[in-house]
Amino acid sequence: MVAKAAEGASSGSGEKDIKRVFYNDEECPIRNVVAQIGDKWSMLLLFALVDGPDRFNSLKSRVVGISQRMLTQTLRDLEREGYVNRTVFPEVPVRVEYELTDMGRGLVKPLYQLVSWAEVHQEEIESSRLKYDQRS
Amino acid sequence: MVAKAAEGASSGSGEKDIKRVFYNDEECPIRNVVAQIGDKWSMLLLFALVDGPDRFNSLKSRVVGISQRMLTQTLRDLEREGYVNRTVFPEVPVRVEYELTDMGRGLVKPLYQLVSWAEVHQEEIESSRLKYDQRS
DNA sequence: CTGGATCCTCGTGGATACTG
DNA sequence: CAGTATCCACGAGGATCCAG
Repeated sequence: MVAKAAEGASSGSGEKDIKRVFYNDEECPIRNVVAQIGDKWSMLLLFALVDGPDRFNSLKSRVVGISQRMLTQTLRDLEREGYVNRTVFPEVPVRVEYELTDMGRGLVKPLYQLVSWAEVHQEEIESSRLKYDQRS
Repeated sequence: MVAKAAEGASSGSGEKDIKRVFYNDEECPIRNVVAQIGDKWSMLLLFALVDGPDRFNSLKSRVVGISQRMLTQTLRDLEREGYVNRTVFPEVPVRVEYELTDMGRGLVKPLYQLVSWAEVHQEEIESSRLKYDQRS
């Protein structure tokens, strides 16, 4: 179940017009999903780590445009949620590797479905945008 | 293919260490996905419209917390991308209905997979957060 | 090399008032 | 009813410097 159900607000009270209501609290799984992977960098880092464990500066190079600050912060968040493991190798200089957890790999699967869908429909979306902008 | 591929930056030059690079441009489908449905309201509105066509104020009631401004703006965006149709009925007072397009319904499917996954793993995530916060 | 701390900018988005 | 217009607060996030 995605959200609590409620009858349509109108007077009809028909059984067919059931429309869900999406509440403001943290129990709404959709809001949780958006909060977790809707930010600018989380999805990119998850996909980057699909290719195998990687280090801080390598990730910084591969995810073009991310700043040190946001890389640190996003990796910490992903680690906190349980999607990423952080391992420190006490060498000199110190080496730190990040890798997907099993749960992280599980999350990537539906994400990949989403991205694949988007790739397939990219042209269709582009043409829809053009049509919308033309009739301004 | 999700992103252009490149060899690992290190000296290894082994064939197995191929890691993708995620560029900054608009051609990166992951960044496109985040830009389209990563904002605070798009996913909620798409799921709300799964239950059938709905009107402006009804959507405003069902998506708890959204402001007029963001409802208008997000619906416009979704219409521009081609996920939502907007129909004006010239009655008095005027009635406007929003409904998913075929493409919108197509997008909801992978989104639903994602939300379902999140629902299943919600407890696991919560416990991971607790563990992380304890060892501060 | 891997960050932590600080400052500052800029866009998101909420509140409110007004219109067709 | 379904928006548009305006103002403004807040936080995401970039730049920079510093530390282990």
